Amino acid sequence: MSWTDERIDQLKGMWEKGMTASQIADELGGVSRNAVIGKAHRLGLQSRPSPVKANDAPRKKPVTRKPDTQGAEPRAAAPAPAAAPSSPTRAEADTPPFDTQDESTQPLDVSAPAPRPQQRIVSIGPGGFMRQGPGDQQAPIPPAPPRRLVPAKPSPEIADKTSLLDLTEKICKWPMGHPGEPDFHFCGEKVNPGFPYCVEHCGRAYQAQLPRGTRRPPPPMPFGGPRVR
DNA sequence: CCCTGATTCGC
DNA sequence: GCGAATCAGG
Repeated sequence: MSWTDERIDQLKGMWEKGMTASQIADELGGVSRNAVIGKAHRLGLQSRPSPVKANDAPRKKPVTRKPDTQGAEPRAAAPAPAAAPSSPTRAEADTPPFDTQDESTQPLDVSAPAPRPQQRIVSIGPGGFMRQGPGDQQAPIPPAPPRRLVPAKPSPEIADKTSLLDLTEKICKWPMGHPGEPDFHFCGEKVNPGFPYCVEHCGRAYQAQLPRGTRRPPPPMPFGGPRVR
């Protein structure tokens, strides 16, 4: 399988939706998990919460790969000049998608949030409510960061539709639309007893449920793919 | 063990 | 550019 534009598009979409590389590979079919990861990196889609990334240790381990077929090692031994052992080598692994401030201001000082001595925080908005008793002497939590708050938008458009909070064991959880879109909601029908979906969507969900590794040509799954609606 | 993503490097 | 092999954390 080759990476057609469409497949790349699907990969991007799924990757950004948080699907794991295995799921994506399985969904696309014809590619391995490694292929997905490799492609994602080549595409520049980088670093989502990864299990192994927190460490800063220089991983200089000449792994012996391809033990066979190569009589001599053609690679010239790279004289890795161990430059700065203690300095933070790489840029921070996964910087949140917030605006990066000018790095020239402070080299590295995240420890001090500079709390106002006199200011007393009594509460923060609905998103991060916090209290402080009369005897409290210090603000244990830094003031509400100037984060860009995403307003919870209960769009009237979905007022009568089934939202995430409306889901129970009895109603169909089949997603309608795409997450993040204003009209994203769930089916909401009465479920097929014993299944998370209604009868109709059970048909969609389980029809092409073939054993792992089996190619699935183009099943009308609710995620990924071009947005045809 | 399973899973995950990251990285390397022969092709 | 691709992806198997490998690494490494959970």
